[in-house]
Amino acid sequence: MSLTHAPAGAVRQGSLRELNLALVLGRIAMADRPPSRADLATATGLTRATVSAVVEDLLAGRLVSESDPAPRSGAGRPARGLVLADQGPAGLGLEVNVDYLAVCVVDLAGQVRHRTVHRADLRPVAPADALARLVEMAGAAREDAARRGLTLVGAALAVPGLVDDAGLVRLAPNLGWRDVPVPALLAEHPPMIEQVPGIPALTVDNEANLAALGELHSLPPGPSSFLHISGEVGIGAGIVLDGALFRGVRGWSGEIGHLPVHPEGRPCRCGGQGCLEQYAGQEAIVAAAGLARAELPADTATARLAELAEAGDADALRALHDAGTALGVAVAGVVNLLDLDTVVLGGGYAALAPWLCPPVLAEIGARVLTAAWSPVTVRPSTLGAEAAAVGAAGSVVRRIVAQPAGWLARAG
Amino acid sequence: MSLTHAPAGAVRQGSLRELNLALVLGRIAMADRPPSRADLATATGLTRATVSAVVEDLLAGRLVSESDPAPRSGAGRPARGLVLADQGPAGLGLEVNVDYLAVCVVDLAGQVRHRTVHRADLRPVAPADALARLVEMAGAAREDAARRGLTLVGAALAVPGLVDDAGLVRLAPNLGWRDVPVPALLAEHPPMIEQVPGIPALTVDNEANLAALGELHSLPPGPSSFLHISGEVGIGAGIVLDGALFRGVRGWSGEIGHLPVHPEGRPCRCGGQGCLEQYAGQEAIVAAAGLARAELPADTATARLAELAEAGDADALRALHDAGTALGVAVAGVVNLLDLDTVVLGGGYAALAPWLCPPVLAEIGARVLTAAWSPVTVRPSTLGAEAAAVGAAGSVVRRIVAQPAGWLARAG
DNA sequence: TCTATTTGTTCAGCGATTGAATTATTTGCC
DNA sequence: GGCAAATAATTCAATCGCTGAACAAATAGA
Repeated sequence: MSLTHAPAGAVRQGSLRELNLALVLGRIAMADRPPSRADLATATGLTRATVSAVVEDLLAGRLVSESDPAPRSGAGRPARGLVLADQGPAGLGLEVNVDYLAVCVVDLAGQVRHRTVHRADLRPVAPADALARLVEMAGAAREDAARRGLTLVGAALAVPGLVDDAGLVRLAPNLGWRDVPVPALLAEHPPMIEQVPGIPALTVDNEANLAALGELHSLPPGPSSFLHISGEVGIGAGIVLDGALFRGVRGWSGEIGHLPVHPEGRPCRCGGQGCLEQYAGQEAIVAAAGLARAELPADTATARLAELAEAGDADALRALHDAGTALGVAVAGVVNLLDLDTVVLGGGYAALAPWLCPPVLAEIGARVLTAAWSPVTVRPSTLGAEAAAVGAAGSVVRRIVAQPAGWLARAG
Repeated sequence: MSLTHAPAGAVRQGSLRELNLALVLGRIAMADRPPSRADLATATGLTRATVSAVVEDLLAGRLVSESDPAPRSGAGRPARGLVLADQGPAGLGLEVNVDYLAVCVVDLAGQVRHRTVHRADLRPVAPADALARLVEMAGAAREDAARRGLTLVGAALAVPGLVDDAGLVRLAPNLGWRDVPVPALLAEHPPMIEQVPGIPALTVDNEANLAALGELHSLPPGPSSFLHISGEVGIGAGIVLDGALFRGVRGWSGEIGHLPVHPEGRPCRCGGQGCLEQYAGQEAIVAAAGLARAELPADTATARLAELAEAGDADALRALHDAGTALGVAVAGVVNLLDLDTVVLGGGYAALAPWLCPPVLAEIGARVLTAAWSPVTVRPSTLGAEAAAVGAAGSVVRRIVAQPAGWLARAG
């Protein structure tokens, strides 16, 4: 139905300004060139007077800054362009994964301004110790950000597992975590960010979800809907609808890895049979290609596989084709169900996309009813590794842009 | 992410009142007992003064009326309860299906105030003729509604097929429709409703989607998320997220019938193989139970099947168990993907639910990762036949409640 | 009957938007 | 070079709707 979703609570006099601050800032954020106040007035429907007042608040709060006038033909006083500030609030992105820790800082404009990756096998490390190391990295990131005039106002942590609303990691099988109370563990360290009303200090989320958000950031701005599939050991999907992540009733959406593709096929560790993960998971592909599983770490194995396929290795090509077909069966089901027009292959799939896309597209063409009228695009992710950390930081930034009033109230 | 979704456009001075009208009316609609102005003030966060002013507008516009005071213990001036008006604007629901036409009128409170069903095989009837007959029925409904003090302000049509944004029925296979421009055909008749700003005169939608909305109406008010599956000749799903129908990028979501459950299985008319429809569609179940397909019309066949199962007929029980298992495989995939906590079996499945639910639940238990922490409910629909028509009318009513300003501007 | 309590209304004050008028700054033409 | 046209941004009185507090209404219990 997607009715104009009214704000949940009461709309008081002051909310009016809050809403228009968000409206104008959002327009600036999604514009493809620096808009003038007049552009914003026509785009939003507000009067130029109101836009001027709103922009004044945003300038005072260091959320936007004026740029060189956008070149324009014809007579008239030249406009002053408005862009998101490269100083001011920023988001902190954290990621714990099987073989690395990552920290990054993203500014309002979505630029990655700081990035640190610490490679190590995290499986034998206790959750508290892993988080402590992450806090250490975050401290350095914070100092670096401060030198660049950035203030961290919120943090998001990506974890390869199921996370509930409170930030409790219920299960991260490949990491060996179970019922890890992340917020409580992090509360024992000094705070990593400066608290701002309206922006949660820390959110914890599934790695696949946040990688999808990262992808959203790298796209031309504006709402869009797509399915982002992270092919790692497990297979996770992030569902982005109208520019917002869809989390499901309890935040556990996206478990595409256990969609059945051969219902009477191989048993899966989830208890079911013939799950996608058993046919298109990284380990399954590597094994099918004849590479010994334990021989190489995950990312190296993927690179090796791409090399072999590039060289025309028959086993590798067949393994990739079979995996792509299995993936395509699952994706076709999802597209039939949700009517999405774009599928992004991310994580380990990104490097294998040249060989995975054709069979995926073939299955979509064969199984999706509406494919005839409305083509489905399948493409690799544009982000590299640590996409989830970038997406995590980006999720904080999106919150600031969507609710600038909190920051403005604080910063004056 | 589900950030506080701001209204899409500008927030002008008057929008403030519009938003608060919607806020207060929404609270009245979702309350389980008639709330007082004071209740609304505490619930919404507005002051009593504002609520009084807003309620005055709503009373003047005949959207709400005062009811007997809700009994309350203790001292104090007794409250005056507020309920949705049983006179005023109402929604018109229309349905064209394979073997009947249906028209109904739903008032603001969600009550069905008028209902007409015309049974006939619509397959040999030209779309224009079917719609003409529907318009005739709608005319009678309008007069009946007027006698009850109801004004029809919008119409929604349910069709068993794929409908695009403009109301064009791209394909309704079981009805034999293809590229039928419904709005244009209906525009040739006198208007069925009284146009109101903000409420579309006519929307056309998939029958399964609208049946899901009908189910939403029959639930205790408030946002909820569930998957509604209509088991007819085809199998359609309506996805309700947070009380709103999810339509997909182009409005073609819900094609669950072509989720693969046996990827190398029977060929399907969609071009794929092993689609759910081939194993849990009505024709498939009836055939598997040993009932000749052409012998009976669809609804009679379902009733017969239920009788046989009730009597312990082995073939019928086995057919239902197999269908339920196939359905469960598909549903488990959807639940894994979307993290829904409720599945409603509607349409032809409702009557067969006692035999379908157990195998569906079994597959969910076996295949859904999060089932251990958060149980999934599977239950039959509470609505009878013509659920889609009721849902269609309800969708109009929901629009009025979500955007009362349009009606108020008109009615004064 | 009187007091405590809760509901609903009235009214001055105020914040934010509006719309028109005004100022600022450039292009293009004579 | 100077002037008119055009576009951008600001200023300001008017207006709309919410707030907060005081007030009126209506009931239960002492």
